[in-house]
Amino acid sequence: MLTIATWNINSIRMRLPLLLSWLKETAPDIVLLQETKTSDDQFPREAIEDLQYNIAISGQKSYNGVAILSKFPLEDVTLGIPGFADDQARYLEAVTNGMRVASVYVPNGSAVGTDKYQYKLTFLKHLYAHTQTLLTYDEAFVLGGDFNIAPTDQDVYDPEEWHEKILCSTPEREGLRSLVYLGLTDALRALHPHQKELYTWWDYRRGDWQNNFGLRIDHLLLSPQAADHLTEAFVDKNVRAIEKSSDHAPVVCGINCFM
DNA sequence: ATGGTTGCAGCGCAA
Repeated sequence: MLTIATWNINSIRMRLPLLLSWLKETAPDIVLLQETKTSDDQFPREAIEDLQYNIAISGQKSYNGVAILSKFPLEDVTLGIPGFADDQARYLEAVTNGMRVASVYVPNGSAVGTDKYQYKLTFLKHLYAHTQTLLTYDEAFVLGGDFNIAPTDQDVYDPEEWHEKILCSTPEREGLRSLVYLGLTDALRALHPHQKELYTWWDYRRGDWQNNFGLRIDHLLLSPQAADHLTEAFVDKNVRAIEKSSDHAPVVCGINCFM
């Protein structure tokens, strides 16, 4: 079985010791990282390569930044969404072990109605168009990352408080839903359709982690060829519980080998 | 409480 994880790590340099111990302990085959928050020359390559991972990165100073770690060679690495001129490092795609994977960090959007919100919707439109192209390849493909969107009220600890707020507004949800309706499977929800309190992000403020005030905004979206072999999916809350962790927990899925 | 915390860069901004 192949395990694939996505994790908004909130600074790869700040989180390096935690990442290394997590990699040693859980040994995922492929890891999609977001918010590495560093330029490529500052990326801690060696420490991760020492654990037998190949690395592809699209970094940026201070903000954003995505990476792919894989136990297998990384081929056909693509930086950015093809056809979308974006000066922010938010999308990275590669082929590894015969499977296409992409790490995406969808813009947060700040607040509904702002310029950043518009940029979020534009980004989603381009992600939709590119995903549409990828699905014509009829191959195993995993699009994972921090989408900064809670798909439904089921994915929010207090839907009334979050009603039409950023991460939960109808246009954002429609953007994500249209993407999924191209034919992708939301791995975590597909295997746990009724599970309550299935969250991936807890705000650092107000003691939200301690109160389990979370939202499910990180997703692993699988093409049909990948979804057919999906065996498990879970949120790794253990690592979120550790002191000085990221505000996001990893989402992990298992895919039966089919090559 | 338009608050709270964190990371980066270098004390304001993004999340």
